[in-house]
Amino acid sequence: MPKETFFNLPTEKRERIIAVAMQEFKNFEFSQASISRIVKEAGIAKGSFYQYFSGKKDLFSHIIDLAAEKKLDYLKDVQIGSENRDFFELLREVYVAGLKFSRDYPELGEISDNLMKSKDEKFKEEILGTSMQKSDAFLTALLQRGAEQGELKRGLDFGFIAFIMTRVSIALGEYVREKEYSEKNMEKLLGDLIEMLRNGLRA
Amino acid sequence: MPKETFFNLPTEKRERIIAVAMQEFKNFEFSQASISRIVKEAGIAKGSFYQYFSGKKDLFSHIIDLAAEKKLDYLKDVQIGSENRDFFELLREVYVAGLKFSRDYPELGEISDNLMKSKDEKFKEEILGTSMQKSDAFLTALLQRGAEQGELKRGLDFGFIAFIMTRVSIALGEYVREKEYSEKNMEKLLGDLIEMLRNGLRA
Amino acid sequence: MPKETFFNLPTEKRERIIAVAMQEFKNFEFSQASISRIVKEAGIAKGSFYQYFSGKKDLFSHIIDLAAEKKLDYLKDVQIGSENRDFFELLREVYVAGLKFSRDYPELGEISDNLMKSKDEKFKEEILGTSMQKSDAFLTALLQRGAEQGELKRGLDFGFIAFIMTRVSIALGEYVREKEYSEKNMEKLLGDLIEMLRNGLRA
Amino acid sequence: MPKETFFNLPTEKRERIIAVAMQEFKNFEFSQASISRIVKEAGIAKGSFYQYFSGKKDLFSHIIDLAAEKKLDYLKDVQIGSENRDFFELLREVYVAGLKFSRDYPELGEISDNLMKSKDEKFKEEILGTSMQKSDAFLTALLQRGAEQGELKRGLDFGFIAFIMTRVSIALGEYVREKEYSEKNMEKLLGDLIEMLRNGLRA
DNA sequence: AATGAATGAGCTTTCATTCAT
DNA sequence: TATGAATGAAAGCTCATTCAT
Repeated sequence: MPKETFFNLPTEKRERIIAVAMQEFKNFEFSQASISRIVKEAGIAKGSFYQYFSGKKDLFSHIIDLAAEKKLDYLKDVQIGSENRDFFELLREVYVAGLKFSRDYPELGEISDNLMKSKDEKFKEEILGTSMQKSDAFLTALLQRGAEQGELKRGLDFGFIAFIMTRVSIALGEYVREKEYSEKNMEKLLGDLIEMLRNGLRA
Repeated sequence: MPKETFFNLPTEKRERIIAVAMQEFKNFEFSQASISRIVKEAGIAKGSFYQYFSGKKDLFSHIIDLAAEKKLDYLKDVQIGSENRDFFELLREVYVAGLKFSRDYPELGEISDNLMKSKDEKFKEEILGTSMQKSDAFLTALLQRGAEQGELKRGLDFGFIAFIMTRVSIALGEYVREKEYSEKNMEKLLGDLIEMLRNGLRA
Repeated sequence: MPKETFFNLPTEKRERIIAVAMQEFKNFEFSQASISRIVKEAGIAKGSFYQYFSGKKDLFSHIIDLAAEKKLDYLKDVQIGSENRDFFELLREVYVAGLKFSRDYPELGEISDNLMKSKDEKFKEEILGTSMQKSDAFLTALLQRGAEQGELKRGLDFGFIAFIMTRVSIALGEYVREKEYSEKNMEKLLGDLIEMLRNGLRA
Repeated sequence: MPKETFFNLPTEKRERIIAVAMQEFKNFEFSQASISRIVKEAGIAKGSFYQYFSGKKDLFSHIIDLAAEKKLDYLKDVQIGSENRDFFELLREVYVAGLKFSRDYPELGEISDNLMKSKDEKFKEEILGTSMQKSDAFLTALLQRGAEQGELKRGLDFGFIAFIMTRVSIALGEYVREKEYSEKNMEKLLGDLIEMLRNGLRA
């Protein structure tokens, strides 16, 4: 967590720092990201940086938190609770939320995707804390409900399906960022994907 | 390419060095992997290392070559050429090959998967050379053939499907490494996956 | 060029570093001169050195710049422009300037002389830039003027004479540094030399 | 001194090694000259090199000895002893000897000149042994005789004149190597130089 | 005598973090 | 709070020399 001093900063400065840091973490993986470059680019003193954050990890962690927060905003729109929702329709909305997030915050999207793909599990858990498990749990619960409502084939390994779905979701974001897909094409893509999953997984 | 001296080494020593290096590259990304640690662990002098390899990149590159070589061994078993092969059966064999490789050489699997996921495109291409394009081309050709034989739904975005399939293949390997799946469960898993794809993508 | 940080240093520290570096470059040629030794001797951290200079070459280059600057100070006293100057008298003054520089800054003298004698032409030009050509051009121009004013024998190979004169000038500096000549002896020496050149070269 | 094994080598091999080493020491100063490069170029094993020589210094020293030997051959032709020789004529012959040596053995010439100009006096003396003093003594003796025969101006600092003459001799060799002077131009050059010295130094 | 692998001290350089003002 | 200089462990790499066969 950033120190109190960081939050006392004028908004403009605080946001400038975050914007620069986001660029850096988008372009380089954690170990290659350079504090020197960040402070230089942001126009602040090195010492100041350490007044705001306890270190590189702290800054990175904060940015991941921001990403999670933003993403959650989009996911909130997905009305899971409402009854009688078709499972695949729900899944579609979850993917749409992810895609919109990726479109509106491409840097945050890329950064958090990269973290997801990181090999250093210890580091990952250190940064993500419990939110990774939460995300997994969310998907599994979704699948569980789908199964209970008889929408999903029996005998599927939900853990594995959830694992794959997460990867596919990440891949979606990457593909969109890479290809700079139009809104319309995106919908077509998603339609095909959901259709494939529906045909593949339904009871 | 390692220098001749490396290949002249007694097998035991050569393999020890590779084993240690594999561990290192499994645990750390390229930039964080340490030659000092490797030579210490392998019990050789630093100078010796540089008699064998021209540098860190050379060693890494060699390990990736080993991985490609081993993986190719498994892929050779896949009989693509034979006529009348069902597309999804073929895909299944390709995934099986990947899974076997991942099971038999988990370190190599992890290392090459991680390289695939690296964001440093220049580095990636430097190490992988053309084999990345080859792999993409292979999948696209497979899909193309499937389409021509009328096995695949019309109107699919092959680029995207190939993209997803690669990711899924990598995810498969990861899942297997993580869970230390039994042979039997693996087959079940794969069966479900292929079934899903078949139902989702067939004409 | 040293970084700004170097020039912001307290004078004492800055001069200590330069003094130590001068000793090092006096005693060892560039490739053998050791940054490790310099920072140890100067009592600064290795990292600090790289805050001040971009590398070994930068430091060396700066010292050569200092030498050039100091030497120029002495050469400024030589009134070349004024009319009716006897060529040999002018040459004498140029040599005197060199000698005074050598006496007052023996280390700088030795370092720059050694650079002049280096066989690595690429390196030399990298460090000296155009000032080497300038120096040659200066001498040739001097000779040219001498010839036009009818002070020099006809048919001399000016290129060769200039070549020799440069060497003699360097030799003078070396001799003086080696022998720690008194002011008086120096004048006598120089008088003889100029006399020799005058008798040898005049029309 | 090379070890006995070196002198037991077949002539062809011995000479090949020396030729390669000469090239290396011509192109690089001692510290930059590389044993690895030499053995590779000469086609011998590294271990073999150390059977022939005790180290890099030993090889270099041997080459300098060869140079001294060759140069002495040329100097032997100079008939110092004979009575009534004009001092400057004698000097001319000494220079001619040097020039011929430079022309016939340009590598050896360059190598020994570079050593002469080296800054590391300790190293120089270690390599040259007493021959440097001998050379100085030779010149001083020459001047002495010239003075006694009344050919030289009184009151000259012989040490200094000898110092300069050595430098001029070296410069001559360099100039010739650089410009690839024709035999004829060389004579003209030398004529001018001697004339200059004669006019400058005679009684 | 010939070989070439093995050695390790030493090099320059980097960079997150700490310190002093 | 803001600053930017100071730090030093650690990195990749080189190369003359030694060693074992």
